[in-house]
Amino acid sequence: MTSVSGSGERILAILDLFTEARPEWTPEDMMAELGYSRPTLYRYLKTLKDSGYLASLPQAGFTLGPRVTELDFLMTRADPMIRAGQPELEALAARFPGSAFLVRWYGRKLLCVASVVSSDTPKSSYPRGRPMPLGRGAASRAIVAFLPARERRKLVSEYLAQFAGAGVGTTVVDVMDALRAVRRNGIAAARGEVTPGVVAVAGPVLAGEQSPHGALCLTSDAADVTNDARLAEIGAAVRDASRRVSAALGGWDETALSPRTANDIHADRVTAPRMPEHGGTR
Amino acid sequence: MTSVSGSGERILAILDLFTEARPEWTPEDMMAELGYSRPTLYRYLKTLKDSGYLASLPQAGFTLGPRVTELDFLMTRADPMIRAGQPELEALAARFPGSAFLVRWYGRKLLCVASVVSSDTPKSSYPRGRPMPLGRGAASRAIVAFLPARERRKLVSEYLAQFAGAGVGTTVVDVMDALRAVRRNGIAAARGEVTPGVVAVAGPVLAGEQSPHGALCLTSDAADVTNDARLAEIGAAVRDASRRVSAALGGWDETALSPRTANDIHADRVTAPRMPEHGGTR
DNA sequence: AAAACAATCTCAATAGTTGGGATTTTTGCC
DNA sequence: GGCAAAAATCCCAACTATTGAGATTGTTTT
Repeated sequence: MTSVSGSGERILAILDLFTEARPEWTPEDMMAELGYSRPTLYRYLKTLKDSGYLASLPQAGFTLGPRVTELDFLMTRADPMIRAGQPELEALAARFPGSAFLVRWYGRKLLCVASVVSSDTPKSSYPRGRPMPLGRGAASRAIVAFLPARERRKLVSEYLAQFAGAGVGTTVVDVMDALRAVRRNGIAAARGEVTPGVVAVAGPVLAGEQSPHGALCLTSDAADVTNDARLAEIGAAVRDASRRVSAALGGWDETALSPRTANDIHADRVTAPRMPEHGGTR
Repeated sequence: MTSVSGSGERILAILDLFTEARPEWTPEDMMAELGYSRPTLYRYLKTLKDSGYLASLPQAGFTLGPRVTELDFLMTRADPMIRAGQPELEALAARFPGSAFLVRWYGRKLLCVASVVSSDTPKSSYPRGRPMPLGRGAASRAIVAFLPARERRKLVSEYLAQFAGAGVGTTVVDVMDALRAVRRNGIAAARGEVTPGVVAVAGPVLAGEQSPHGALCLTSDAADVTNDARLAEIGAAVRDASRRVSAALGGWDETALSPRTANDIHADRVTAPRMPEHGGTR
């Protein structure tokens, strides 16, 4: 868990320096920040520059280089989740005005990796590539709800403030209850948690791994979702889509979930309008 | 030149395995291809997976992971060339229907890093992130023409077939002459070299380094460029834009170019319609 | 339940990495 | 154009971190 293949990690650590807030670094600052010796740092920088991960402007320090763009292109075309999800996004966006997107879960980050916008005035504001906040919004809950119990609990207590801020509950127990409901429903819904005036519905994307692979999310203008029936309609569509994507990734077969959970998911519908057909909400 | 910080390079070599043709790799195949021992490979893979550069699907091997998308996002927002060039692209695309894009030059690759499309039926087909072929097209020539003489010559002989295929000439001398003209004009033009029915004009982006940083390129439907005057108009616009981008990057000051070259660039116009004002095309 | 396969662990040998300081190259300045 | 300052690279001995064979654990498959 701590560190393996230290040298490689020390090189990758250089890439971690670059953030939205600080996208440019001088060797001097890197040395100060990372504590590498001068020759070592320059060796690393040469490696990264020669392969295009970094680029240096004459007297402006280093920035990320074009190789990351190339890799992103490859990733986008090859990623099974995007391949399976893109058509679903398009179908959803065509049916419900707003924006549909795929979120990837990795290392405690949520990242939008694909999106389709069908509204001319999209209110949602997370572009592809920017990490989303953990704890707020339907996508967060759709993912966290399906984490292994141990990790879920840890995350909830760690990010309790964020969950609370989203109005999910004020205590760990509250939030865990809410997440259980998400697990039961197969989707999470949120009203204006990330962006005011936006209703979001998200379902998990499972791939047969311990943790969910990500989520599929649909955001609509709140003005378009006036009654519960409409929300239920959206919810059903999102849940079905997220299930199909999961199935394509080899997740969501009964064995991947505990039997009880698997049943529950199939059993219920969106939170608000509970449909009686399968025998109540438990 | 050969290898520095071997361990880091061995890790990065893993990322190099992933291509459009082969976007999925199993550990077994990686071992065969790279010759790493089992524990070593798995150590590397763990490092790359933990940091999100790779992702593994249950029984489908590894693919590139979401971290590259995140880095690409950062790169796109921070890259000085894109920052300086984006407005130029938009202005060009608004003025001339077609598509305007920025190409980055790195490690013998041409990569589209930003593009603006203004035609509803764009004929050009290079999306952001996919490498472009070296030797064909206006962008290639705009860049190669401004390489240091030594490297330019080497490249031309190495890629002679490509240049010849583009109709630039059949011998190294021919091509070098053509490139000299590009240097003189400050732009390169091509008719249907990469995509049939498309006229492309490109200018170099210089940043005060040895090699050009990239190129700015505008492609139009050939039907829209019927006479030489129109081509000259486009050429002038592209040249001006590429100069402004270069200037923003600290390139294109007189000292960065040999005096003669610098003069020539300012002196002439597009190849086809030679303007007599400065004394012929020579 | 057993077999086949995949991933991880242990640990000693040693190959590869590191950093102080000198050196070269580049940049800024007059 | 030449000089001083800064930036990048080189050199090489010390030593630590990396490596890989083989054993072990964990995970599917039959």
